[in-house]
Amino acid sequence: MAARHEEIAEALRQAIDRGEYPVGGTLPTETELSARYGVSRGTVRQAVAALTAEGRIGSRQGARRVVLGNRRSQSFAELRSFAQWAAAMGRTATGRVLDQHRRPATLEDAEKLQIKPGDEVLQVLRVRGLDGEPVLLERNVYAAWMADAVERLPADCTSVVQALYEDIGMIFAYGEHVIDAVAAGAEDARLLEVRRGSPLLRIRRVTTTPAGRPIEWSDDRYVSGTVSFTVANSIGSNPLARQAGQA
Amino acid sequence: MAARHEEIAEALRQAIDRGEYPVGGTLPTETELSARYGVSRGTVRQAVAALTAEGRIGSRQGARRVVLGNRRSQSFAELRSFAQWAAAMGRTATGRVLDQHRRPATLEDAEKLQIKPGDEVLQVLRVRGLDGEPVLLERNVYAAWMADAVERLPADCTSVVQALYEDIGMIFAYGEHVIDAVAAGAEDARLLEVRRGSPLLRIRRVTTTPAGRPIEWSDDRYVSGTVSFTVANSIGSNPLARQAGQA
DNA sequence: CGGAATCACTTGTCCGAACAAGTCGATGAC
DNA sequence: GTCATCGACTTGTTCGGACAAGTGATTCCG
Repeated sequence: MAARHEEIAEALRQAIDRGEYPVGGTLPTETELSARYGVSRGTVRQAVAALTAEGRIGSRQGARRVVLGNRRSQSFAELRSFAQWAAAMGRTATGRVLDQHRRPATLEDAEKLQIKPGDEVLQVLRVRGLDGEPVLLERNVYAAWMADAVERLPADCTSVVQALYEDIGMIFAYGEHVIDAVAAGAEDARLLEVRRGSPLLRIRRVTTTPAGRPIEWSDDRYVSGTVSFTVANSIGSNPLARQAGQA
Repeated sequence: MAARHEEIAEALRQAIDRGEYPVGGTLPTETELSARYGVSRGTVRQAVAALTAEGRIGSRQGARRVVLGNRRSQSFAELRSFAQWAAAMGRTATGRVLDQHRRPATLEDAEKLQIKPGDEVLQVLRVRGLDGEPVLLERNVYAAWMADAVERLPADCTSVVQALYEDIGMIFAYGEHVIDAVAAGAEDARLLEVRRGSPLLRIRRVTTTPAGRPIEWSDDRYVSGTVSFTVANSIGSNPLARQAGQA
């Protein structure tokens, strides 16, 4: 049962996407939306705040809101599931576990998962393809308390996040991503069928529960030219930060 | 004169950064913050909403908010100014215009700047260094109505955005970024002093005015290993989207 | 001991009011 | 034509209230 402000935000997204409010044009005023949806002005403001935060509309005091773009936004769940994302585009995704084993945590594991070095972790290596071509190598490191549930997953599991939710009620709630470019090493090159030294887009991520407990960290490597990522920012909200080095 | 909710958000960021609310710990309740700052609960909610949106805290109905991280966030302005960003880290930034000329808009320019192919644009090529090493190649394409002001800038201008604001009151308000990895071509390799085919992190961006009018588009290329970008996301808010191809 | 129930507390949603700060279009003067 | 002024309108901020939905700790019972 979605909140009213979420329903209104979704209705406005769809209206923008089908061109009812074209890019460069304006949205109805808060007063009009308030009357149209039968809600208070505050509820309208909550709905349009979500669209503002995702970069879809622009808002200035005193001026009507403008439509900045009509790109399709992605839910957290869709970003997390390669197969779901591919399916939404009408593309065919494949995924295969190449290796899975428990090992002692490195210093890096320990820092990212807030455990002690040497504690047990579960490492999983997957290769994912799009329309038959390998595009993504995923290395996941799960905290030990998650290991049993992950090991129960089938090797060709479509959505790890969804499966874990259904199996043990685990919610992946927050992610922190570090994005950079690296050169393909020997293993990467072999598994992704590219030349040694080819550019790969690397996304390292730590994921936590709703209470902030780290579940896993991962190192995803995409073949250059196959996948890109988009982020919108603004004076009012900048979700993107630059860091020196490889962080 | 900042709004109260912005002041409170900033006070809370600083409190988190100095460890008053450690990572993994909880924040005071809304009622406590309301009393402490002498504001209504609604104003407190606005302040913590900003921290939630930037991934600094996590929030669940019925449970106290938790601190997820204490990374230093960046303002839009700081992200836009390489020199300002470097200075904030105590690093030395250099910047040099290598080339600047007007030319007819390509199809790509036309699409990104919402002009006609063949209209005049201003292209600027800059190389930027960090502590003496070249790390970033910036190619900017400005719409013609911006060209005069840009040409007036000194070649070693520290912050183009700031200078344009001071000169003509131009506000860069919204950005849309596409992030991928590419191989260094001959020109990139020469200017960045890396090998041909080296991985570069590419950030292409379109920037618009508060009213949504495109000002410029750019193609920034960072040497691998020198700079990375971070993004936080959550179930409630996902600013990151994956796209097939190079978008 | 484990599981269920209960309760105090906490955050999420929605309402409505009042005022501040800004935009934009029309108008008038030069 | 340009520029300044004005007024209607629009979004931003803040307040306070009420209720819903959920958490977490404690207690009770088998």
